[in-house]
Amino acid sequence: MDGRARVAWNLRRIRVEREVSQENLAVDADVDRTTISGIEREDFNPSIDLLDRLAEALSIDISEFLLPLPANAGDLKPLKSGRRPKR
Amino acid sequence: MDGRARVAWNLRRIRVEREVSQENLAVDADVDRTTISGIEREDFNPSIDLLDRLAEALSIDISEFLLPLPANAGDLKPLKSGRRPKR
DNA sequence: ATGTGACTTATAGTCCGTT
DNA sequence: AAACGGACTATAAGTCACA
Repeated sequence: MDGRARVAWNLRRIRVEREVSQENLAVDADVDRTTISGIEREDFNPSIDLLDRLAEALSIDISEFLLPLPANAGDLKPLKSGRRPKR
Repeated sequence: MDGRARVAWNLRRIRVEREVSQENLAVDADVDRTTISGIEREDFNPSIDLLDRLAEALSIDISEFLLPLPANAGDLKPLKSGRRPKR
């Protein structure tokens, strides 16, 4: 069971849907941009308080971060402008 | 949005439903007992990895910890030995 | 069985960068 | 725009004690 992967994927999914950059989200949520990057790359192990701030900045419920990953999550992961993961 | 309160309440609710002590849960999840106590009292700000371990020990999905609090959560909060206040 | 305090250690999270 | 590194500082989390 990997909550960290769920948070990483859902955060990136929602953030990209809203077309907001890591930097802008960082400002809105009052966190450092490297923290957002780290969470999305599953490098960081975020706290509940931090997820709260991100949820508020994105106007979502905090539970959205824990939605289960779809089976094809790996394909969608690094989704910014057109660039796909090499596979 | 208080994710910390949600986690606190849901953890205590589920743990008491299962009739498992903080101590036993601490052993099962390989965390310190005072950490569980702190989370349930909203004193600690737990990380996702920690919630993962607790969820696994309780055989629940991690998202259970973020279920919204019912309106009467305050009434149920300090439940001792499984007994609910009568209201 | 739980709450809480003091104290230590590990790491989350920040701030500065470069690629 | 985002990945990633180094060097910090704040705090999550562990250990031990006692009410």
